[in-house]
Order: sequence, then C-alpha cells, then structure tokens
Amino acid sequence: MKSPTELSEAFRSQGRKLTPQRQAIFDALDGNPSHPSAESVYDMVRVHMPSISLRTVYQTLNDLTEMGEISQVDLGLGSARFDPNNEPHHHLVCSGCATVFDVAVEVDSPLPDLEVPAGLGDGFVVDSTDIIFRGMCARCAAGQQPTDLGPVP
Amino acid sequence: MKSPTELSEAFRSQGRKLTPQRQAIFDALDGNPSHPSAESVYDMVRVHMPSISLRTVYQTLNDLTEMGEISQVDLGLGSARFDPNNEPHHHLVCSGCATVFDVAVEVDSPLPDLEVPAGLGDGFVVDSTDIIFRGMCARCAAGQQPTDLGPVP
DNA sequence: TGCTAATCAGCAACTCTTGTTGACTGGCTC
DNA sequence: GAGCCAGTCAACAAGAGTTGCTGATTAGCA
Repeated sequence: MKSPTELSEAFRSQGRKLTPQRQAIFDALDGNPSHPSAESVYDMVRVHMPSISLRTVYQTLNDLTEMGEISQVDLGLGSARFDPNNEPHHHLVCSGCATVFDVAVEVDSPLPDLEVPAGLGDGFVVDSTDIIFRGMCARCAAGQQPTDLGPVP
Repeated sequence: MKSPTELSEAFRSQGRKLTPQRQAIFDALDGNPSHPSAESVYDMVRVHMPSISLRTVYQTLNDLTEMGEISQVDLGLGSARFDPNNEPHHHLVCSGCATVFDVAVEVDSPLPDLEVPAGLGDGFVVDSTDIIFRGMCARCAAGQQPTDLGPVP
C-alpha cells in the first residue's frame, strides 16, 4: 500500500477531499500487517479521533477499495477484512484466533485441468483465484495465547 | 449427498426426529447441483409446504452440516451457501449471476512452498484449503441471461 | 473571505442469522 | 389406542455487519 502521504496525493488527484478523518484512517492502515475489519480500523482511529463515526470508516475504506489502494477480502470470518497488501498473494486463516497471514503461493494455470460438470462451468473465464488455507497458527496449536497481533475481531 | 431416504435413516439413527419439514428440505437438496443459500432452500421448500418457517430451514441445514451430510461454504456472496457435494472439490463463482460451480482441482502440497512473513505464519498447520475461482460463466460473459440454474440469491 | 461540492455524523434500516419461548408432534412405552 | 416427553416447530425479536438518507460541516479553490 502507498504511504499516507501518497494516499493523500492520490485522493486529491482524483478530486476527492482530504479530511483529518481520512488521514487518520491512512495512518491506521499504514504498515499494518494484520487484515483489519472495518470495526477494527474504527477502534484504531478512535484512539486519536474519538469523534469519528463508523460510517465514515466504512466510506473511506470503500473509497480506497474503489481506488485499488487496498482490497476487500471475505474470509468467512463474519465480517469483511481490508488488505493493504496489493501484491498477489493468498491467505492463511487461523481458526483459533481468526488472525490472517499473507502468503505467496504459485498456482500454475489451474484451469486447463479443471473438471467441471458438463454443461455447467464450461466456458468459465477466471478473473482471479483466491486460496484460503485454514488451520491453526503455531501459538494456537500450542494452546497458547494468540500472537501479539491478537485476534482481529 | 445421501438420498432423502438415507438421510431420513441417518436422522433417525442419531435420535433426531423426522418431520415433514425436514423431509421437504432433504428433497429440495437431493440432486441439487446449485449451491443454494438458506433463503433459496426456503423458497424451494415453500412451494410444497408454505407454512414452513425460515428458522426451521436454518435449523435443519445446520443439523445436516453437523452430521457432515452437507457442508457450509462462505464464498463471499453475502450469505452462506450449502453444498451437498461431499467429494473434495473447489468452487467457480460467477460474479455476474452469483452461480457457483463445483470443480475438482489438485493442489500439490502447497505448504512447503509457502512464503510466509517471518515470525507470523510460520508453524501454521493447515487443516483445509479452499480455492475460489472468480470470474464469469459462459452465459454472463456472452451478455446473456444466467444459466437455467439462475441466480442463486 | 466566500462559495460549492464533497464529506461528515447520526440515525435508521437493511440482510443474514440465531436465541428464546410456548405450542405442537413423532416415536416410544404401556 | 392412550399417554408421555424430548425434540421440533413457528413466530418473534434481537444481534452483527453494512449501507442509505439527511442536514450540518468543511476542504479546496477562486
């Protein structure tokens, strides 16, 4: 993801206005290795700006998603997660603490080998491939507390 | 998935009661190649049993999931989908009509090649791998109406 | 400084799902 | 067949997550 400064420029260059609320959200996302939910971003931003509303956080996250600066991923955790990592990657999801890890995996052009029920998926054009590895992170597997990143609600 | 008759037996053998509502739900799922949502199953069942409640459909689908007869998948479509296909498989999701197709894909032991940020996901034990191919089905890509299966809401 | 469109906060409402509750019923025993 | 009871039912409401609406506020520009 771009730095907060670069994001500010990108916002301005698109005719969007730069507000303190948005800057606070940029800061919260900057260098954040977790995959925060909107609620989680809201909590982080409220520390410095208690008056901000959850509505504004959703709006700004959606704006960033529209601009392609972050991506919205649904990992089946009940809420959408926002991912500042724009490199091609997939996800490890810990079923213990709901922490999400990025992971780089090469999947070699899977489509030619697809076995699709006749008449159903043939002719399907694949735009993107999401791979989600579910399991337990080392800490949870060891019965310890989740990593320092903690559960991202 | 088992046939409605086999499911009835399975229910009885587990001490669960067999009600007309449940049988109607078994029938709706039997041989259903789509990946219906609870609401969609509800609609199908209501054709023959208008008095059934959505609550009962959820309850029965969850019972079947608990019994391992069907599986619940979250494909980021806003609602859970129930998948009678118990064979190992992955999913094609059409972003046009939200139709879900089953697909058999071999992914060769991906973990050894994982590149996980140091200190984060190392030691992660993978239980299951979900692969979701997103794109357009042939009909939607051609700008036509969705397949006969129709949009599964 | 003043204007204007974009943005804000707050509220309500929406969708999906599940908890609660009192009434009903399938399956068992007698 | 009658009676019992755990399991199941429908209806209602509520919870979580998200978004639409609206009047007030504000960033950015001239």
